[in-house]
Amino acid sequence: MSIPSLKNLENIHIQNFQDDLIQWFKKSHRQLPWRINRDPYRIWVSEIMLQQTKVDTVIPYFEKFMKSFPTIEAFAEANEDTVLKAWEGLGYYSRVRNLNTAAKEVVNIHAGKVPHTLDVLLQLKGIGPYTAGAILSIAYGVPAPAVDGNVMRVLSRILIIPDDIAKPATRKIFETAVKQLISHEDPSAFNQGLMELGALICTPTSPACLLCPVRVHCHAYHQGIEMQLPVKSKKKQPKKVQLIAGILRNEEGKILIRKRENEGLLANLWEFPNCERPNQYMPSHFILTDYLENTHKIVSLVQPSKLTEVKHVFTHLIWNVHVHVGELKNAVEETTHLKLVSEDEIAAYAFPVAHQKMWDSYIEMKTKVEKS
DNA sequence: AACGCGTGGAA
DNA sequence: TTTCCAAGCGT
Repeated sequence: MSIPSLKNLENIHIQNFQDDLIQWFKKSHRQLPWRINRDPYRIWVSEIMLQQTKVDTVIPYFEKFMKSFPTIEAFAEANEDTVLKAWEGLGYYSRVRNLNTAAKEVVNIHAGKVPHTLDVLLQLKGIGPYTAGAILSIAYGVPAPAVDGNVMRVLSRILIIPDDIAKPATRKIFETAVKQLISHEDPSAFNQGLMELGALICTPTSPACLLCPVRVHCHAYHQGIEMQLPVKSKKKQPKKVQLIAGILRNEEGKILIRKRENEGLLANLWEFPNCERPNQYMPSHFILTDYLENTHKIVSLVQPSKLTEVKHVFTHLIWNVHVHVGELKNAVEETTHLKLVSEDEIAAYAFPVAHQKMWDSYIEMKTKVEKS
């Protein structure tokens, strides 16, 4: 315990802290679909979905996912397009591609049994220190730390840990703390209790200290400085990107879509053809026409009037998309990454939300035209 | 270590 | 409207 930030650990009555936290968790925790049993596969899927994602958002995805893929074997058999469709709208799509890769590995190499040791878990794609600890403690009852944003916020207050939780190195300090504090009788309830406390009571901006089951243990509360913790440095501003996209129809009424690159932003999702706008001085439909000829050998009549303008905000960038409609004038050779599909078939492909917005505008426009 | 990687909702 | 996210991981 040579870590200066953890000097308050010795002032915690560990047994009472564990008892207060676990008793509260068992009495007050939410009924969530991944808490109906300890199936390691279900725990695993839920932990991946919950990465950087709110519980309320995850619940419907988790329910549907488990109906589609009830077992790890069923999920491991599914192809990437299928699992991406199941993830459509959840974001951070590499999560489900990694999960699918890892599930195949567990089925083929580990006889379908989710590993129960730290080193083996950490070798699986998409499982890092947090998720490994969560699976170990929740599914297998192993006293391993599972340090997420909630845990860092809660413990930064209880122990007055001033380190910047935005820094990668800081997580290790909290892991050291949890290793000292964690209950060996019920590691699952302890870890989940810390996270549940962070989600329901010890919230970022207005912690409900008067309702807190462990406030007698909380050093920040006693000093009245809970609002000043945790220390978290700010992230930089997102970069703005101008895009021009085309919803292009051929004479049969089929729509041109393409698959994105297999790495990077929105990897392997489908989209309407688009390009970045190099400058402000040329009309966007000219730029798009040139791009389509050069990139896909497509002759098209792109209407100069914009269908709509779509703004979409990511964590690290902002898209501003000028959306045009157009008519394909030549036959297009379809490939694995370039397809012509009917309007009804669009729904079978996984699209980013930004492109869903474009499609919604197109349908809305079409409906209006048909009415008049 | 720093950055890339999504989304919808709360403050 | 702007800001900050929310049960992180890969590179």
